Amino acid sequence: MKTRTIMHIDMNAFFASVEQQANPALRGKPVAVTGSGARTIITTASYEARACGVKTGMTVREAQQRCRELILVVGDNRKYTATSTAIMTLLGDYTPEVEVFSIDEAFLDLTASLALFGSAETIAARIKTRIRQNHGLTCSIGIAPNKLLAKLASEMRKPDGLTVITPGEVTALMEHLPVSELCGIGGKTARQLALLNIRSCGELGRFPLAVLRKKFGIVGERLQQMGRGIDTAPVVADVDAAAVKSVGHSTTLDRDISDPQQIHACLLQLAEMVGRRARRYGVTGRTVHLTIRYADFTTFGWQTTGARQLQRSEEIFAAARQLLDALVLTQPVRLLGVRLTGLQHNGMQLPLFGEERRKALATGAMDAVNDRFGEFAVTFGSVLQREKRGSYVISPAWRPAGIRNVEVE
DNA sequence: TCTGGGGTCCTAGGACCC
DNA sequence: TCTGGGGTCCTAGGACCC
Repeated sequence: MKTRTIMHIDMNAFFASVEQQANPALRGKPVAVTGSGARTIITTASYEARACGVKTGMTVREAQQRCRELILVVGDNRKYTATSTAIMTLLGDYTPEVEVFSIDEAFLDLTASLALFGSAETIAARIKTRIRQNHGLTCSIGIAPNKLLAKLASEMRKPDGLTVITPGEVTALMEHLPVSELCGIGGKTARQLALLNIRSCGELGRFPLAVLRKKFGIVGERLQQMGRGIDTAPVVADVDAAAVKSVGHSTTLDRDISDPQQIHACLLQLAEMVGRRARRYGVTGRTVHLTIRYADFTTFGWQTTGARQLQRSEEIFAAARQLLDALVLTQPVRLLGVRLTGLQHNGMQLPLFGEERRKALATGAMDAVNDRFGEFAVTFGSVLQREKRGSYVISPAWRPAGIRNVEVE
């Protein structure tokens, strides 16, 4: 296989940096971006905040305990989406092969661009300069023969790093690298590997394939390849809208609730959000999933598949409610989620006659009002009676464009 | 007043069909 | 009214990512 040149670009402390750019008073200060709900967590910490131990995923209270001067900012998804879109567009000047990996990360296949621009390092320098000039932001860039190693490289120097891994360096680099450094090996897998006395990528790459296969199934082969620094996955541009497999919403309630009416109201709200997004992007789905997390954090899911493709909020709600009503809840509910899968992307034709047409038109009108005045300006009766709004955490995993662009008011 | 929310992919078992 | 095996669809759950 031909040697490829892959770049991974990772914006440094993206949300916090965008906030510091937008508000000069925050610059040089410990800043943490959070969601809006009562039980939210830290989404991104500025480097000043990281210096005193504030990390993503931490509760607000713990973060404040670690850093008394911490400035909390409720995340503004629109701001991050706009900046991200501008940056992703800029990356397209160097190759059409741009894979948007998250709101603040992208892979570029530069193999065919080198002749035009000279070298990957030249391109990296230009990208860094433009992002700094246009947005006042820094990024870390990794350049390597594949995505696995490019991502590893971008992690090696932060902030504002540039790291190149050449094909000749791979074996020596992997030898003592902990397996947990690789994207795709999380805590659970690392622990399983440790039970086999595998801690470094070198050990993983040399480990007998038969044993890995027995323990991890088909993933075992992939693991061994990863240990050797091998990754053949292509950079896939425009993965978003065309390939999305599910649309969902979930929310941790401000308080645990047991009242069925409150649970139904929340479920309706979630179904409305899912339906609205499905309509906006012209997808329908046959399977509805309900997720419940109890007060003690145990989490369950149920799904139901019908004969028809669903898109209207009432239909999604009806399916989710059916799943809920079949259950006996044994604890107060902490989190509720609704997800639509089994998607079709050709959209749904407007029915020509009768009740179905009337419902479809009413749905469209409701969407239009919501789009204009914000989420839930118009919605179903019982949602209006809802007292408590769940927490909406804005996550760096939200994609800047396409189906995953969730615009929460 | 510990512990968010958006996703993707994989596994395993059962139903059902040929 | 016994038997095998492959394929597909479905449900439930878990690992992992940002």
